[in-house]
Parts: sequence; structure tokens; C-alpha cells
Amino acid sequence: MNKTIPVDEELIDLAEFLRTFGDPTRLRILFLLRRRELGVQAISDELSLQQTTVSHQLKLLRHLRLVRYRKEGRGVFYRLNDDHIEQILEIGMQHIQEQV
Amino acid sequence: MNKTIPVDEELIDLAEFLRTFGDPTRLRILFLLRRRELGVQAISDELSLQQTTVSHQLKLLRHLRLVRYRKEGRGVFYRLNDDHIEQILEIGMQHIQEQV
DNA sequence: ATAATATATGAATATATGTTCATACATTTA
DNA sequence: TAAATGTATGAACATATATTCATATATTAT
Repeated sequence: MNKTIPVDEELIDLAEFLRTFGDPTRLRILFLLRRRELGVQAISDELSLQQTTVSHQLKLLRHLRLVRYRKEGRGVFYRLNDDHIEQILEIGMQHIQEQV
Repeated sequence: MNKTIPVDEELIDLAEFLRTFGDPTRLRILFLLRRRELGVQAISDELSLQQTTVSHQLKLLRHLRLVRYRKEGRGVFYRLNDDHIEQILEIGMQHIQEQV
């Protein structure tokens, strides 16, 4: 394993990426999308969040590539971007469920 | 795999845990500790950070169990808590290094 | 006991972040 | 084209967070 410290730009990108997992609302959206692809409306309804709140958070999730999306008709459908996302959620859950 | 959404308390704990990876200073500390156990002074010197800055961040890292520590003499020596920490750093690095 | 060394903590401040309101943009239907 | 539907965006506000300064606590050495 490579034990060097990443350069500043990488550290900033990495922090930005991992920070995106650091909000309960975004986590709810991610856990929901872990099940299946969903549109904005469906996410809002399922989680009882305002559409604008969901859209703002999805914008972040898109930019940091935690989710992908496709447009169909007047809807936009989101899903998790790749396996990394589920892996981090999984490891995180393991960690917090450990006896302290 | 279990596809349910964690309950609120878990979501808050998980967010708090993962958010802790979301700052470049803390990431620097974690990558440094990935190599070997280190005292506060050594961390400050190595990363050119003030001792108080490092102590404040280590307090966070302790509380969220990203690091463990042991006291020896007048020093306090920190190391990564468990494999989860390295795993998340590793997956995160993979993610940001992917071609966009 | 006093001084020296190592680490931790509280308050203050500047910056970042999440949610809401208002509104814009895009696509489909009438 | 106008209305309806679905989604996105900008500004504002309240709260959270990172760093610094001042100082406290703990351990060792004199």
C-alpha cells in the first residue's frame, strides 16, 4: 500500500467528496437511491422533503459524482454513481454500529 | 445486502462520522497516522500546523473514533483506530482519481 | 515546590453550509 | 401558443465549523 500523503489539490478534492456524505438529508437520499433509480418528485415524497431542498442536495451529489442522472420526458431520474458510494455507506454503518 | 434506510439516530451518527473525513487538515493528519503512530508535536511539526489546531482536530477525531491514543510520559500518541479508516481513505482516493 | 515541557480547552471570529422563498427553465399537453 | 407539470437556481438567513489567542492541565526534571 502507498503511504504517501496526497498533494493539496487531491486533499481538497477528497475532503469535498467525503464531506458530501456528512449530512443526514443527503444520506437519506443516497440510501433511498441504493434501492432503485428515482425521480426528484419520488425522492421528495418518500422522504417528506421539499422539492427545492432535494434539488439543491442533488446538485451537490451530482457535482461530487455520488449520483448519475438521466432525463426522460420532463422528469430527471437519479441513481448512485458507482460502487464506491455503497462501499462507503457500508463501511460507515459498520463503524457506527461497533460497540464503543 | 440490506437495502433499508437507517433510522434517524443512525443517520445522524453516520453523517457525523463521515463528515469528519471532510476537512483537508484532518485528512492530512489521518494520512500521516496511516504510516505510524505519532505524538501531537510530531504531527504539528510534520504538517506545519499549530499545536492548538492539531489538538482541536484530534479531539474531534478521537470522539468520532477515527483515532485511538495512548499516553506515555508527558506525551500522547495517536494512531488510526481501525481498518475502516484506511478503507474509506482508499475508496475516496479511488473515486477522485477516476477520469471524469 | 518550581520550572519546563507536552497537550488540551474555551472564547472569539471568519467562513461554510442547509433550508426556505421566490422564481426561472424545460418539456409536454391542450 | 398557452397552460400545466417537473426540476433547477439565486438570494437570504440561521446554524455549523475551522482556526487563532489566551490559558489551563498534566507530567517530568531541577
